[in-house]
Amino acid sequence: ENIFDRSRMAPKTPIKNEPIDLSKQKGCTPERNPITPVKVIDRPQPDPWTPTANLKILVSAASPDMRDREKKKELFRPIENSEQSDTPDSLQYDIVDDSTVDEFEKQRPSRKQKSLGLLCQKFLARYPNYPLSTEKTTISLDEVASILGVERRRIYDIVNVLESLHLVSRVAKNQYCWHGRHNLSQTLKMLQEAGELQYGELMTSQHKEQDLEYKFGERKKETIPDSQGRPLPDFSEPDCSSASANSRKDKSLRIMSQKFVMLFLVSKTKIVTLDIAAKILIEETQDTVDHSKFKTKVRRLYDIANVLTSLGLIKKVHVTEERGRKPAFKWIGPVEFPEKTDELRRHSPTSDPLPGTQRGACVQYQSSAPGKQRFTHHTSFNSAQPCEATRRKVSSEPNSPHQEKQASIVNSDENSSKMINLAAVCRQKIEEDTGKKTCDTETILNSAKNSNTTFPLSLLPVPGDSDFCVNPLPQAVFPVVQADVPSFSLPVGISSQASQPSMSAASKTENGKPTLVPSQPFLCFPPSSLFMLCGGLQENNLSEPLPTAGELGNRNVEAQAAVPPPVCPKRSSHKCSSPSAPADDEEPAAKKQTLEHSFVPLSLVVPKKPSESPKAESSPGNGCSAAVHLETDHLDLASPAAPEVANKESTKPLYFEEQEKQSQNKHPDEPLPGNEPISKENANQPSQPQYLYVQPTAGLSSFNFLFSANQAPGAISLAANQLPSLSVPCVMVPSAALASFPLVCSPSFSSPLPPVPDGSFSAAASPSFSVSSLASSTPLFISTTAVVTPKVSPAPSVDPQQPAHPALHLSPVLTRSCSAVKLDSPMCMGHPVTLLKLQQPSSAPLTPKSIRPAHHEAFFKTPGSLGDPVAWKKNEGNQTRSASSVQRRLEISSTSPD
DNA sequence: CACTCCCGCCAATTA
DNA sequence: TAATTGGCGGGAGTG
Repeated sequence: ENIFDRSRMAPKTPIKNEPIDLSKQKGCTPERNPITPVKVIDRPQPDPWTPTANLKILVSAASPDMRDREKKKELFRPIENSEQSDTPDSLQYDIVDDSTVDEFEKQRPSRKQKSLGLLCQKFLARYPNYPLSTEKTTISLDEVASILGVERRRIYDIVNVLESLHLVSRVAKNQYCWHGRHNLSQTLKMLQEAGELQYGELMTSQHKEQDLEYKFGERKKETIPDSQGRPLPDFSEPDCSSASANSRKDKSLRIMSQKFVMLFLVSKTKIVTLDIAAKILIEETQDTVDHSKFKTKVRRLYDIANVLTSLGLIKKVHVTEERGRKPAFKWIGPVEFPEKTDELRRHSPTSDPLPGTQRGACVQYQSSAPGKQRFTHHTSFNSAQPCEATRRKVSSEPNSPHQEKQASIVNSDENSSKMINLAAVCRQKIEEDTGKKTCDTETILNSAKNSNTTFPLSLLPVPGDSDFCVNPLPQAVFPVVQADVPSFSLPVGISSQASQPSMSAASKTENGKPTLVPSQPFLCFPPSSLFMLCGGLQENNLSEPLPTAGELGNRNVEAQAAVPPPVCPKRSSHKCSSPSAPADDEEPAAKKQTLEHSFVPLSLVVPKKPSESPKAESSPGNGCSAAVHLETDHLDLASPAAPEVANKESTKPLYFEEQEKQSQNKHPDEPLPGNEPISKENANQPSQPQYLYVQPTAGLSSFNFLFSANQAPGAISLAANQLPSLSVPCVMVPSAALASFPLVCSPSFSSPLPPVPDGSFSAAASPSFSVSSLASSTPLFISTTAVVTPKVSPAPSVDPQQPAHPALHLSPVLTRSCSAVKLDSPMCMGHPVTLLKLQQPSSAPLTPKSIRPAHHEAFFKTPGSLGDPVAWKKNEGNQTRSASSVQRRLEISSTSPD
């Protein structure tokens, strides 16, 4: 038989077989046996003890690994690719028979499946975005490579980029330490600073907010950088000491990655084309543009871009220029970082001892630097940061209050995790539905379009909740919005969390509960609790009432009473936090609002300020969208501040509309101008309508909204009335305050901690709430900024992010699980972010209010929500606190438009 | 054909 | 010297 087979097979098999073997075995094994008589003989022998037996054993031992890998690969496949492959193969198989089978199988894994981006996602999915300070996870390259089923070489590509952003650090040979995104904002900040030095004129010149001519066309800015091509040494500057560092290879991936990021951070438009980047990065070589070199550089940039994309920091777009469209990438990560993070950290109670391992790691990281070239470089950058982050956490722990918070958090964890999962699921679905396209390139020119599309990445199938959270995908949010209300709510919240780019982790740690949310947008309210949002908190408001701490405390208590400890469980918090994108947060908030709208029976929308804009007028009747417009309008109007803004503002409505039309597809980023203005407005505008959100006592999913436009007493009174009826504690949040919202949510925890210890948030927030409390007609202002920042001073106009509200939308359950607050700040400095969000949120809330059951459709569509998200995103960048934040925003906006 | 970027050779570094 | 890292560019996959 064998002989026959051979004769038959032989011709075919030899070639085929080999390949087959590699790939898989079905037919192969049988064939082979026949093929080599010798082998056959051998095989039998092994069984009896022979030398070969040992080999055999070894082989078998080894083989399992191989098998495992393949299995794992396959496992992944289904998730990612799934479908098609199987059937076709099988068919082919049958038909083709032995001859070609192997090829088919091999072919299956499409190139995409093997992409570095996907691989990176898998990689990131394995680690929490915001790992607890205590847990230090070490990464074994070999292990990961085998698990992911790729060669180690690929892992290096990923790790090198991650290392450049300090998401990981090399501890030892084959060992990396996972830091997560806690320090990401700092790292980005550093890079930005470094980038400004190097590439810098762009940024510096810009400051004006409005200046933007964000016409898409001009990218001069980029060109400018090109000219510069200066030598990198500067950037390396951070490393300073490590002399050796520069020398060898350090150049490449790591450095390249940092430079690449710098370009984004420095760029107004936040868009960098590959060729420009390549030219800039070639640096020294500038003169000789060596085509081949250029080509190689571009290849590397793709590698880096894939990883950054997986991190949710950039997305692919297309820039159309004179000649045509060029591939480019747009920065979608946090634009501004919290400047003062350090200060905040310092504030945090203690520094403390690090857990050995972690500390050790940190230490090594730093200390090692000198010795190791690489490290030195990196360390120089942010050397201390990681450690600091850990400290915070640690420090926080010691504090009794914190501990309490944590405990509460823990409880909530389950819920949060569930929510997260749900969100993840939703996202996935959405993504699937809407588009796998997500990653696809978008043309920048089509500003609107650009905004939403994006990442599927964040969605990672799932695995760990935390993972999801981790992935910040602002974009994801939009899709969510599209989704039906109910489903949305969860997803939204989740998305929001995920989205937030900035890491609030530190803040989280500081404030026990708040920490939960910090990064996240979510707020969890007790079902019964009422929420009052004051739409435009303006400086006026701030000036008026900053609530005293005591007041706040009172309020907080109430709020707390109403809400069970919303705090997210640690993990949840992490998760939430992990998705740091601020913009995202905003979006979610918007979504939430939309959801709320649908629910809200009670919601009253009172646009007190008659916005001049016709839309506002018309809107009342209309669904959410209308409401949104109104808000926006109001904002615009309100914002006294900038005439300039006014122009932009005018644009805003447009954005919203567009967004609505496009339905969430667009990314917030594009619309920056609009967003910015809004944010500005919010900040500036004192007048903005205040909103009240009232959850029905039953409160499950539904939230009720009450708006009082601005501070209108009437509105307030209403809220008060409702509250009593509800018997639920109310929270008033200035629109601006919204940003702080998350904090607001915290009220629940606040009760325990009226005085905010660490987190500026908690303190600020609590007060704000208290003030807002129904009792006084006066709305509270908690300046979001104030909230965020440790600084008590009320942030004047900071727009609160309403994202928190969105969280609220989540439904009581969710709310419980997490009181998410958006704190964008914590990590980033947090405060600033809130502002932008606030506006949007305000708008969002409005819509809901306006909306009535009938209007649900509007809700769904409500572009407002969409718009909001977008705006948020735009705003996101500006997380800075009030005034300064505003300015920043403006700046940012200007940049973004570009 | 252009864009992406996977793959893996092989040199530089490290242990 | 062996192993680990990682630069680099050919060339394949995709649209």
